[in-house]
Amino acid sequence: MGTVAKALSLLDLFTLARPEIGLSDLARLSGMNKATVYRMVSELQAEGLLEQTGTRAYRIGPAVLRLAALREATVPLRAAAMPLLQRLSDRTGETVHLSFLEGGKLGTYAFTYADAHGTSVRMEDAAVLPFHATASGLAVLAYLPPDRREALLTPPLAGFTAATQTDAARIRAALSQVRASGIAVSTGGFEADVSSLAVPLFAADGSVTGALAVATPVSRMTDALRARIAQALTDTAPALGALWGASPLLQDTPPPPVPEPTD
Amino acid sequence: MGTVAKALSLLDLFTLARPEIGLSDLARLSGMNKATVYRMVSELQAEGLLEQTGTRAYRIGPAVLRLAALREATVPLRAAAMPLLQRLSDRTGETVHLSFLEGGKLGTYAFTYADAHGTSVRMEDAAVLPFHATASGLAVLAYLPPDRREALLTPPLAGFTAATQTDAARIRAALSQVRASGIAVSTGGFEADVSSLAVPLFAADGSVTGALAVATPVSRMTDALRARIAQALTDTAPALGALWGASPLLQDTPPPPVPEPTD
DNA sequence: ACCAAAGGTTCAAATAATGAACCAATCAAA
DNA sequence: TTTGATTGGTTCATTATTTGAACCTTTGGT
Repeated sequence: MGTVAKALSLLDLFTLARPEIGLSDLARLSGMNKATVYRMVSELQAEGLLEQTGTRAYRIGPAVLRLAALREATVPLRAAAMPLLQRLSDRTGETVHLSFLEGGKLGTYAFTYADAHGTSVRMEDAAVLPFHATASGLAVLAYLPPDRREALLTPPLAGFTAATQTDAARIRAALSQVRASGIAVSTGGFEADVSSLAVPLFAADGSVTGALAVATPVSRMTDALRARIAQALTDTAPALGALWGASPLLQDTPPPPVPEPTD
Repeated sequence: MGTVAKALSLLDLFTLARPEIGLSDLARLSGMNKATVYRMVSELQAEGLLEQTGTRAYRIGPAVLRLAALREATVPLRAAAMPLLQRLSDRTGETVHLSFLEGGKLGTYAFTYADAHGTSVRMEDAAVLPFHATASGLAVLAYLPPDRREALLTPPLAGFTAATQTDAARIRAALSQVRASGIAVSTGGFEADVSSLAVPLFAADGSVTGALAVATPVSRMTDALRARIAQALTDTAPALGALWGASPLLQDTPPPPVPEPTD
C-alpha cells in the first residue's frame, strides 16, 4: 500500500455519523503514526480535500464540491439514472438504491423513495456498503473475478447485526445461489429491519461495476413482493446499463457473460 | 512537496475543457515521470477519485460524489448561501459568484444569475480562479498574510488576455487600493469581456477565506453601476459571513481587522 | 507491413516517509 | 491553582518507498 493510498484512506474514516475527527483520533482509527497522519492531513488540507474546524478537528473540505461538479459535467450519469430509479420506486412502492464499485469499495451513488407507504427504508448518501452484508454487495461479489472476490472475503468479516453472516464459506455458497438466479437477497445483515434484493450491473466490457437494489422493511417482505421486486429489477437493469453503453444482449440472459468461476 | 500532494495535484489537471486525460498527457502536463504518474493514478483509481474510460484515458471518479454529499451534510453552506447570492443577483441584475480558498487555490463554490438581462456572464462550476487576474483573487490576496501573498505573486504570472496584469509590483500597488477601499476591481484580466467587483470574506478568526463577486459584461459597466454593485456587495457580505460564524462587527468597517502589512 | 505513440512494467539509485520521543497548550478533576 | 492526562504539533536518525531511464507490448494510423 503506497503512501498516497494510505493518505486517501483517511478520507474514508469520515462518515455522516462521525463527520469531524481530531488528529489523535485519526491516528488511532487509521492505525498509523501521529506524525505520519499529520503530514498526510496537511497535504490533504493544502489540496482542499480536508479542512480544519475551529476546534482543530478535521473534516471533508470544499474541494470535493468542485470535483463533484466536474464529475457530473463529465459523466452526467446521476441525472440520467434518476428517472429510471424513480420509476422503479414507484412500481415497487419501495426504496431503490444504486451503488457502484469505486476502486475497492462499493459506494452509494443515488437512491429514490416511493411515496406509497408511510414507512420506507431510509438511505444515506455518502455511505460505503459492506460487500458481505448487503444484497448489493453480494450481487457484486458474485460476479467479481475470483481473486478480487477472495480478497474481499478474507476474515475477519465485520458483524453489523445479529443476523450478519460472517462465515466466508457460507457466503461463498450464497454467491453460487446469486449466480444461479441472477439476484441477491439479504435480510437484516446490515440494518436489522431491512430486507433487500439486488441485481448486479455490468460495464460495457462485461465486468461487474455495481448493483441496483430495492430495500423494504422486513415486516413488509413477502414471497409475493419478493417476486414482484425481482421482476422489476431485472426489467430495469438493462435500461440502466444502456446509460453507460453496456450491451442490451444481457437482457434475457439472467446469468451474465461472466463464466462460473472455479472456486 | 510530498508524494501525496503531487498525486493530488494531478486532480487539478482535469477541467471542463479537458475532462479526460491519458497517461502520457498526464505525465507531460504534470512534468512528472510516466512511471510515477502511473503509480499515482493507480492509487487514485483504487480510491475511486479517478476512473479509466473505455479508451484508457483517466477522468474524475465517482467517489467525489460520495465525498461531496458528505461535505454538504457536514457543512450545508451552499444551501444556506444560495438564497443570499440569488438576492444579490436580482438586486444587481448581474451574475454573482462565491469562491473559497481551498488549500492554496481559489475554487468556485457557487454562483447565481439574474434573469434581468439578455446577456450575462456565464460562470463555470468546477473552476479554479487565478489570484492575480480576477477581482475575487485580488480581494483575497489583499488580506492574505504577507508570506502567503508573496508566494502567490512570485513570477512568472500567467497571462490570460491582453489586459492581464502580470507585473507583481503593479499588482502589489493594486492590492493597497483594495485594502483602502475594501473592494477589488478587475476588468478583462481573466476573461476578455468581463468586468468584476469583489469583496473579501473572512472566517470567524478574522483570516480571509474567500470572496464574493459580481461580474458584468464590460459593455454594461459604468461608474453608476459600479457604485450600486459595490454597495450591494458590502451589504451582503456580513450576512454571508454570519453563515460560518464570522463576526458581524466587520459590517461597518470596510478595512477589516487585518493590519496593513509592511511590504 | 510499417512506424510512431500509447499504456504499462522493471530495477538500481535516490529520496521521501516513518515513528519514537519531545514540546506546548488545553482541559478536568482534585 | 496544582496536577495529570490528552491534545495538536514538531524533530531527526533510521528505514522503506518513490523515482526515472529504459524496456516491452499494444494500439492506431499510413
